[in-house]
Amino acid sequence: MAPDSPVNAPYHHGDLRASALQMGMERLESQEQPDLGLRALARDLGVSATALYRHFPNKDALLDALALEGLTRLGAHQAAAAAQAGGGRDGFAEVGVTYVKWAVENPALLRLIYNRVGQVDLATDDPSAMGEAFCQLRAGIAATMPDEMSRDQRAAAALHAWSLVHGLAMLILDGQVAYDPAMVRKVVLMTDFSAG
Amino acid sequence: MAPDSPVNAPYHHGDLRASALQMGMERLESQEQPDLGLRALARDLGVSATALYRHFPNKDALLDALALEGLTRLGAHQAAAAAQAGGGRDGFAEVGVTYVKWAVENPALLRLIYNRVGQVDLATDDPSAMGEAFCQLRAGIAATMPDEMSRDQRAAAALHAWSLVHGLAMLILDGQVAYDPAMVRKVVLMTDFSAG
DNA sequence: CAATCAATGATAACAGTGTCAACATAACTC
DNA sequence: GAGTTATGTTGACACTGTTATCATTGATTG
Repeated sequence: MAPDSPVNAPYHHGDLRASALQMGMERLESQEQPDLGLRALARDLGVSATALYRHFPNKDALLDALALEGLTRLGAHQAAAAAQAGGGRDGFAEVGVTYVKWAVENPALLRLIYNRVGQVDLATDDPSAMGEAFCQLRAGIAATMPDEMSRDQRAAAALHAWSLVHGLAMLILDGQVAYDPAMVRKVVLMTDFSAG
Repeated sequence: MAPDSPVNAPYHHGDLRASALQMGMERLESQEQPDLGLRALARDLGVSATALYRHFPNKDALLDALALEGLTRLGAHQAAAAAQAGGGRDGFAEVGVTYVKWAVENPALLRLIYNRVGQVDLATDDPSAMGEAFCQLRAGIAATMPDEMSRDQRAAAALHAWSLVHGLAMLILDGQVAYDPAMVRKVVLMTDFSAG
């Protein structure tokens, strides 16, 4: 009974890597500026300051793992939204509103995702994980584009859509504009894919 | 001659505040991830580690001053672009392309600007400086909007434009998409302000 | 089952940071 | 010239990421 109580805590944690990632994810979900320091995490996990180095080569690796998990969630969220929403302008607007809403509900996680992906060193880091996850997100965005487009037009339209919702999300997260779903929808609908 | 040579350096620096800001700005301009630590700056300025505390209450104050300077430059840059570019869709596209180009040429500075403005505590910090600078940027953006719009439409259109170029700039800075001026123009031109 | 070995954790230490208190020096003012 | 203010220095504290070394556990193997 109580095999991991403070008095007779086992020397080995069980699954420290998973616990650290879970705690980090909980902080990313519940705090706007979460403290993801290795020492702080280890302390709150009841483990020594350097124990996490058995599971992550350095702090950036931990952050990358968290960012990858967040990106996977975002991609799944967007894929589900794209599948549920119908085609046409309304469907596209729905998917865009979904992106901004997710960003508002997960501000620290979205920031971490984009901060991390920008500085992956393709030489040392594993380019497949993060890269593939982003490709999936891009594919989800491109899936909502109208069919009657050339490939160049589709690429430009997808980039337009991504830039629009991402920029709007960032402005909201940075406090430049208040979050208003109706406003978001209005702004997203100002896109004209027939122009090109 | 040579009153501030290393051998007989004066006890007082002259204008340490301005020198620190200048060095910080030089790093923001020349490096993608500049080291703006107080100790590092002081060291390279040939001054003790805590000397900067006579000119800034803390590190955030230094960063805020740099961000404000950057925002002022960006605002002036955009205002000039808006004044030079003609009206209509082409003029609007030109201003948008200008924003993205400035971001690509000043990545660290743009990041600092938006990172800092998001966490100004309106209770303690001076809300007028940064806030006014951003209002000017917004005004510059709104100035390129067509005239035949209602006020709500203008607000939505300005937000759309800002989100679009800012998001596109961020995606480029984060390495998600390569910088291509022609592509930027194409993407910006996909906006239809007559929809509403 | 016992001995070895790899995986995991703990301790101590180093370099670096932001920040404060106490002290020193220069510049300015009356 | 004396006193006050502004500015710079030293020393310290509490952090942080990181590494090297040592300790303990669980697994593997003879």
